[in-house]
Amino acid sequence: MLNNASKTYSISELAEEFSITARALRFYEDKGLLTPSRHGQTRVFSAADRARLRLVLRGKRVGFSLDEIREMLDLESITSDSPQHLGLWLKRFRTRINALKQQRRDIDDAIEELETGCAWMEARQADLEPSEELKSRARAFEALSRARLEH
Amino acid sequence: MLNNASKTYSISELAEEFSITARALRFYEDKGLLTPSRHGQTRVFSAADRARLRLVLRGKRVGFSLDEIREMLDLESITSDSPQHLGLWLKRFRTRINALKQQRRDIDDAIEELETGCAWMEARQADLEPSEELKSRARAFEALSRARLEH
DNA sequence: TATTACGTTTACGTTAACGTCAAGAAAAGA
DNA sequence: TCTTTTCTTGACGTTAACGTAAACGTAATA
Repeated sequence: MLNNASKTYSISELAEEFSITARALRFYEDKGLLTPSRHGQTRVFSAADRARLRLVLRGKRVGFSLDEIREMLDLESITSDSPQHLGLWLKRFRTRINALKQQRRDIDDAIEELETGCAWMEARQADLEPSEELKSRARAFEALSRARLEH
Repeated sequence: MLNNASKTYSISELAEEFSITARALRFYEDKGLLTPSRHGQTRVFSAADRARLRLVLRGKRVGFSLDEIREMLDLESITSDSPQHLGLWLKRFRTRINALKQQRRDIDDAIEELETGCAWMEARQADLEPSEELKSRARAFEALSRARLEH
């Protein structure tokens, strides 16, 4: 515990580091996601707060709502909960995992399609004049994407 | 073109098939994402409309807004556009791709964490009585997750 | 001392993506 | 023909995640 665990951060420091606004940080506190201590009236964020924030933002990126994120962060509540509650959480976790896996497949598909689009645009950009040959290539691309639409 | 390309769908058929509401479908039309033909006043969706809808929903799943999805679906407009506009779209595609790749990494991390959580809960569920040994395991888990919080 | 920077709370505004009536037309089955 | 179902077009309501503005306190700096 001799590391930088005792370092503290102001609201604007954290805001800049994570490219969010101070308003968002205050909002997260209102929602119970963060609980920074106070020096007088001013918020003081610890290293733990910063770590929680990192998890919050990652949760957001993968599509969790702030409410869901808060619930997941409160793993302590699971630790001391009833077996029924435990089973409920297990189900929710599994559901989440499946949704995430589906999302990953969708993302892979989307990336592929976007890269196809990029390649096509680059090829088109390489030529300066829109020749007839290009127009036929364009038509080919359209046919391709149309083909992909079916099925 | 002898396939089922001529099959048509009612609004509720499509709604049920994709587990969305008729309201959503009308909304997508308002937004210019779908353009079903009409039989009198009633909407008639073609196979192409259905295919576009599939793409819309996939776009949604990976985090695109409806506006973005509509722009991407209108690839025709790119086909006949200026080189500057082409470059703009190229940039936007690349930005999207990077965002998607980051999102993929986040999802992988999230899945891992959730699966760790599942494993822990299952292990805990296996025992009926919360023994002392379990409590120590719980503490170990907490320490572990705390450790992961740092850095 | 005056200004600038940074912080606070309170509260109303905004956008996206629909939900939810209301009120009526049209088609399908009994 | 009567009834039920499915469809239509408004139009207002809702939720999440902040944005934005007001009005003020405090602290460092010129």
